Amino acid sequence: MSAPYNHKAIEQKWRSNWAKNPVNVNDGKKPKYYCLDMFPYPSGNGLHVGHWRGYVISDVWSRYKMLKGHYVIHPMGWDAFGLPAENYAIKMGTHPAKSTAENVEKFKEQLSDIAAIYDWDMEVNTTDPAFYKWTQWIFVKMFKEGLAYEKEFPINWCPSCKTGLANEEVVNGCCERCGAEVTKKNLRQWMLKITKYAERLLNDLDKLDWPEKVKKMQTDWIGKSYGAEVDFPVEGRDEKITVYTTRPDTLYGATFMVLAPEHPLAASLAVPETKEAVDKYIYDASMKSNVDRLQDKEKTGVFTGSYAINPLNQAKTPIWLSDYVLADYGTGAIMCVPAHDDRDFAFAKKFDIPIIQVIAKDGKEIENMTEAYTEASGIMIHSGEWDGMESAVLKKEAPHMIEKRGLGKATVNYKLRDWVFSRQRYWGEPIPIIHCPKCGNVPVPEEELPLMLPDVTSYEPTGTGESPLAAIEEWVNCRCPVCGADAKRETNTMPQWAGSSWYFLRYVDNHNDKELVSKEKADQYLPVDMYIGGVEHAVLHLLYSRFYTKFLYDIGAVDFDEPFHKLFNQGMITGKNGIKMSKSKGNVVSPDDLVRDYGCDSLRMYELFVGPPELDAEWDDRGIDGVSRFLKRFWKLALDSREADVKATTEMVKLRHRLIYDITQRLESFSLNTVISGFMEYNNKLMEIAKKAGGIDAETIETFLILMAPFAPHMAEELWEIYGHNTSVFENRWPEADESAMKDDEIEVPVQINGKTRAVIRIPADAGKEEALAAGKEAVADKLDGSIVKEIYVPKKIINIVQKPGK
RNA sequence: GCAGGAGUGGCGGAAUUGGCAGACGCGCAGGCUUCAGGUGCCUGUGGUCGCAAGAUCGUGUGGGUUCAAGUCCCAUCUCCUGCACCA
Repeated sequence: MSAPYNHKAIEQKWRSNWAKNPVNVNDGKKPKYYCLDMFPYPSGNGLHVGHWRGYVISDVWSRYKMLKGHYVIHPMGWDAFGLPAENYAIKMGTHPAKSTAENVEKFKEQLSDIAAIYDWDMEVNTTDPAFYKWTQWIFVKMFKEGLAYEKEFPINWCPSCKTGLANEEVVNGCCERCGAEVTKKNLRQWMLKITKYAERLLNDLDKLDWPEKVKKMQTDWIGKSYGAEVDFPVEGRDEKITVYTTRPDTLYGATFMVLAPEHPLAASLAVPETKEAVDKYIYDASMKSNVDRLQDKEKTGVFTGSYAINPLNQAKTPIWLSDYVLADYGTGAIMCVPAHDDRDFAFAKKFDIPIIQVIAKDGKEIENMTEAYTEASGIMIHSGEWDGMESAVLKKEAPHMIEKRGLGKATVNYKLRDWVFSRQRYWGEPIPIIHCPKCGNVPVPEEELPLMLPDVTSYEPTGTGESPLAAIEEWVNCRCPVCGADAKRETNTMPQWAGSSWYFLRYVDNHNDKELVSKEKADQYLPVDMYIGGVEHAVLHLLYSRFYTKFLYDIGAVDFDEPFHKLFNQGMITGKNGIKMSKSKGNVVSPDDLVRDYGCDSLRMYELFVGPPELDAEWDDRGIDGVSRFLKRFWKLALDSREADVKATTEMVKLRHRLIYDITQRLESFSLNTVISGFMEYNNKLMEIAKKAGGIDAETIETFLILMAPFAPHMAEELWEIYGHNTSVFENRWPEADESAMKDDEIEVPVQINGKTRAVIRIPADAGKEEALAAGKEAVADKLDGSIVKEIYVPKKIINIVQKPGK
């Protein structure tokens, strides 16, 4: 009788063995592989089974790479600054520094249950002054390069979080964090000129082995478009209005013009008769929240009373104001071609503005137009000298023609906006800038960094647009590092993204107080080969990190310009009916009980077995029994086989190599759920053989152990030891399948008649067509009627005999 | 509205990319072990007809290509995700 599998004792034993003798060591000869997890914000709620999934995937991948002969960099750290940490501290009535430290401890404890090969010597914490020194250093560098600048303008403001937000943090007009409706607030802000990198951020996506979905999201977010800026002189005035259009080919069809209510000329275009209505419209628009503005699909607008002159045909074009034109995109003014744009069409219909078709659809002019014809395909009509041209061609050429004639210029536009970088909150990196009345904005000298976040007792947000730091006079008042005059510190802090935009660079050199990361370490270990995490950061963290890396590349701090070579997004683990796990829903499943009852190895495997790693999966506790049973059966098979000590049969050897082949293939294609089912399948087959043979040969069992080691490391180590080895199972190399050993002499081939399987025959694997068909026909002889039309043999796959139907 | 993804047993899911649909697991049913519960082991498990052998239908829906379609093509419905007045 073999000893039952005692997960508790075995897992404890190996946990302490690994602590003494780590399995992932850098001997300086092995090639590196950097496998990174998105580091967590250490929340007070602890880990749930959803967190586990990503960490298990990355650990399995890391251990696999280890067995493939790599030194694996697999670090972990804490994204501990930011709103959630601060809000949590406020709720608990404690200081965020204290609650964060406690939460980190709690998280680390729970994380240890996963038994990942994290190298804790590399640990980083964004709130550690030795870390944020470099977060601030990057900001100073950006300031010196002119990429960080101050600006006052109406920004997105979350009234609940009491802070300004970046565009990326506003989702459907609501705060990404708390869901509150975002309003506008006029505030002095620090901005990062991410738009300067728009083109590179867009182009370099091609270099990345990332999910298409994420690339697409970033492409859309950057939102590049080609078009022209065209100048429309205002009638009777010495001013002109510049519009941006992607369809300069339709210029002859412009029957009106619309300005955003926030356009600088908007109010001044009113004439005495329209002044009241125009002012009211501008005022009303300024009062509308983002959400209202988004939801009101019904067009509103007001005629200013002024006209602009179409520079091409000198047509008098009425100027309107409407909030469907956005002030901060393009020039904040558009020419309107109702015949060829849906929105302009709706507006023209509502306000009874003429519609002029300038592109013939299917060679014809449309009578009684009911919707805009928006495709750039067809011959130009009513377009003066452009008549007869192909619209698609003209669309490309028109910007240059307009530029040549001095009527405007060809331009490129992006949806991407500069990054609103300051937050009016306490728990973040202080922005290292000093406001000097004489010298203006002066960065804190690099040798004085880090600029410490002052320790205070009261840090709650003021809600006024001022940071809580503004109230700390002894901190705010300082001297200008340039001229020595009395000066004041910047009191805003950085957003949570500041630290997470570069943390992955710091792991490999986390104690360096001279550089962000040394050249040697960077060359040796960076960049990241595989990055694993949820898809929710597609246009936030992942875009910001790329921007930061490119900047650091430009100033020579690193010599690569993309941080993450390969990206994998794991799906979310949800509760029943796909509902997101959350404390308030009460559907959070903690891994703690499962680890206690089933063991770490079982839970690791079940996390993968729940479904394809890239898809969301509903958690069902009961499923873990299947994995647990499998592990117990394998355990028993291994122990019984050890005792029986049987010689390998060709059948066992064949299965051994097929196992290697199948598992490796599935692993390489990241089909981790089928890797687990593969283990189960082969275990079932081996048990069947062992029933007859008394056991399985040692080499096959040991091969199984090595393959399973990344998934169930504790059991693999224990059995490896039981099999008489005094080294770790991870000192092995990943086995390779010998395809010649996998082959069958005889194969099973289904025989179909008219596509329906009527028999299955066994034939020699190397049987020729004649031989196979003869055997096939013999097997279904009683069902053949002599009217054979066609005979098909796909080698090793199938036989299909086609006969006339009806008999 | 636009873009992307997905629809397969009671459930999670598999299918070497055009070649026996439902691997693997959960659940369920019957049996063995047990004083009993649990565990463990064995058998069965898409629908319909049949004691059975077997037949027949079957991958959201409708059509098509093919000797052969979950897989390819056309149309259509539903769900999820992202973007959304970006001129």
